[in-house]
Amino acid sequence: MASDVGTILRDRGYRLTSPRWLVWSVLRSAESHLTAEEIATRVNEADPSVNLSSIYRSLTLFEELDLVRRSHLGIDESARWEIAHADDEFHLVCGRCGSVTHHVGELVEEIRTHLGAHHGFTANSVDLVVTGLCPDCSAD
Amino acid sequence: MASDVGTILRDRGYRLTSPRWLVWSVLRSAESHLTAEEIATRVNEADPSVNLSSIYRSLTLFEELDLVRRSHLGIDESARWEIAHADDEFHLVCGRCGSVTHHVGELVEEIRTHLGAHHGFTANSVDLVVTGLCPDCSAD
DNA sequence: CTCCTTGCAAACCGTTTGCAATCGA
DNA sequence: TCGATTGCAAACGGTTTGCAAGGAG
Repeated sequence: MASDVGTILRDRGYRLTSPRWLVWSVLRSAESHLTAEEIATRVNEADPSVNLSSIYRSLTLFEELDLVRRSHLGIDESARWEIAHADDEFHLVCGRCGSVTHHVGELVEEIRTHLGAHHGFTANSVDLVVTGLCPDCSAD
Repeated sequence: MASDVGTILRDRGYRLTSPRWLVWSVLRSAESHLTAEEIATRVNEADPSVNLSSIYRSLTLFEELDLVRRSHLGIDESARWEIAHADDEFHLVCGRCGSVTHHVGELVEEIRTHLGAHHGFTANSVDLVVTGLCPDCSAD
């Protein structure tokens, strides 16, 4: 696994603090995309003194360092966070059971190519959120 | 042009009111996606007495009736609205000049097909927002 | 004449910020 | 030590809501 957060932070002139470490480990062990509120709940199980605003500040910093990624999945209005993946990815949101899966793969690459070829557009970030029916839910 | 809003509204048991009509005509003549605030500004040029909350209520109603579509283009946090297009569409946001273009075409269809074939996912809404460089800005 | 719809003002809620105290390097 | 970082509480900004007055059908 890429070098640890502590090293990354210090290399860039930031400090590894308890709130930052806790936010990071919650994200590392998260099974899916979490809202700031959900992250706060889990962080506070380990240390109730960590404030929500520090969670936000940690997330913002991690986002700037490209360590985490923020997405708006349209489930509700609040942002959701996850460890940044080296590859592009996209999200499939099931409108029935609410499951959210993310995938990496050729699709985003195909989109990129298509945009360049057909629209002369140089894609930087490709944000693809699809709602529909997951395999389980469409099986009836 | 599909039947007029008045008819659509009345057919579904709603009334055509001045705020609704004004919001509708602003969207009809909009050159791009507008925020609620921008819509309010234009509506208020025609009738300063229309309240922002009525704009929101009109937009929400129109969205339920599938007359308009809401998107979060990531430019800022506020939602942007546009007349619903029968076809799927996607958005290209230029990270440099800030231009936003929307396109319909094969791309979304390809995505749909890909998701069905590779992920067993039945796509309902495909929300694709791409940021990058538009042809003009990437030409140097 | 109904009761749907509006304007108004206040509530909401996720997120950000100013500030003094704290703590990592 | 000393400035980066935190907790706290208040501000913020887009959006929603309760309510009495107003207007469409």
